[in-house]
Amino acid sequence: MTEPIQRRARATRANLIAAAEAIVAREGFGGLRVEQVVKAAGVAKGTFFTHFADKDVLMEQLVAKRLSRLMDALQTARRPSSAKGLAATLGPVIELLTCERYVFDLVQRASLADGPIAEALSRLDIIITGWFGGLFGAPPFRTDLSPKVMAEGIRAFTLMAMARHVARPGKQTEPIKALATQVEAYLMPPE
Amino acid sequence: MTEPIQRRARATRANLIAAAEAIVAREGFGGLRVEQVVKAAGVAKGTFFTHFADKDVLMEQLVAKRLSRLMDALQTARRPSSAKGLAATLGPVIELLTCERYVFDLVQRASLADGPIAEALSRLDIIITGWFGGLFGAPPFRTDLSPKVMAEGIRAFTLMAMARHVARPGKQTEPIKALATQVEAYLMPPE
DNA sequence: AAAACGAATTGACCACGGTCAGCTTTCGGG
DNA sequence: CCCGAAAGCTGACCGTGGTCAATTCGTTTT
Repeated sequence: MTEPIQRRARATRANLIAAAEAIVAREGFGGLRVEQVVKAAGVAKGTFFTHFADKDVLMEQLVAKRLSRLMDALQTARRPSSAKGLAATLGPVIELLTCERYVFDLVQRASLADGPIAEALSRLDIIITGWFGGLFGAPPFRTDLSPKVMAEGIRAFTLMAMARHVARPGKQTEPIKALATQVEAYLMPPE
Repeated sequence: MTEPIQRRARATRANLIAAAEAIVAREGFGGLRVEQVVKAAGVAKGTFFTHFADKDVLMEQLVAKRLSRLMDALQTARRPSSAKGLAATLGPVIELLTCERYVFDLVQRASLADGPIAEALSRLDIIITGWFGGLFGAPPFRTDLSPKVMAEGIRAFTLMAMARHVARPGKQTEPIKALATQVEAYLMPPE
């Protein structure tokens, strides 16, 4: 569960993760089966569960890894100067987290618990908070709220936009546009 | 799946629902097992799935029934006159939807799809929209947004508050207070 | 009333995540 | 080098949701 001690165990774990990544690349996150993973890694099923408390824990790691890469990119991005720009900046994140229904559900469950996904998302909060300047927001955004509250609001809107997107397969729900509307209403109220 | 034609089938379906409600009353939503339900209703397992596409469909109906009763109560409630009042008014809804992790996850999945839960929640949107008056909000709330956008914003904040509450078993997260903070920021910006 | 046909029901079966008592490997100390 | 303890691994087994070919029941037609 925690980082293994012996070299053999570390190798096993790495094999499991590598096998899982290959399967995800081929069949998507939702298509992964634990039996497949252990077979590909050449270990017994029970071994899987000595390394990961359950399937979700592994999946969280895989998703978090990708999410983390997006955070690296965002960290060097320019501070957006409008609500629309802010929404657009979040585009890649939205795309990843809504690429499959399975992924979205997983993230939703994990987004406020302890774990790598919550960690990655809190990085996002920190980045956004940074964009808003110091203790309070900075123009052109409103300046009466703490960045923490603002970041949480943005997170709520983002989740909502993604949820609608994922719930309506087929229909183009334009999550980024919907997000921009809400973010603008929230961060740039009239006057 | 859809309303059965023969009298016998309608009775079977009613038995299944009654059995399920009894089990939920005893063991909670998350404790319900399909095998239990069919045993209590005196039918075979396969029968269950001719009446409900899957377990979730039944559970949605049970939760939606309770939710619907809350909507009936809300419909006759007075229009709240502050953000805090608005948040408090949503208290019973929050309480129901966060009474179990299982319920919250179910609702989250169902809240934007087709089905009884989405229907009940859209009733809530209509009620809230009504509170905001006509085409736009009404004082003391901001008046530059359409009620539809406002209702969606409130929904996003509500889900977020509930998600945090459910994700932190033990810790008192005061979802109503958190919700009030966001709603106030959103609906009553300075100036 | 008998035949014919679709609705409803059945239960053995499957897929898949997860468990656990027992076995094997690794490693530190004598 | 050997031994004992701890870490790691195994695979038969389980619980639970869901499937489907076969069968029974109810209704309509002749």
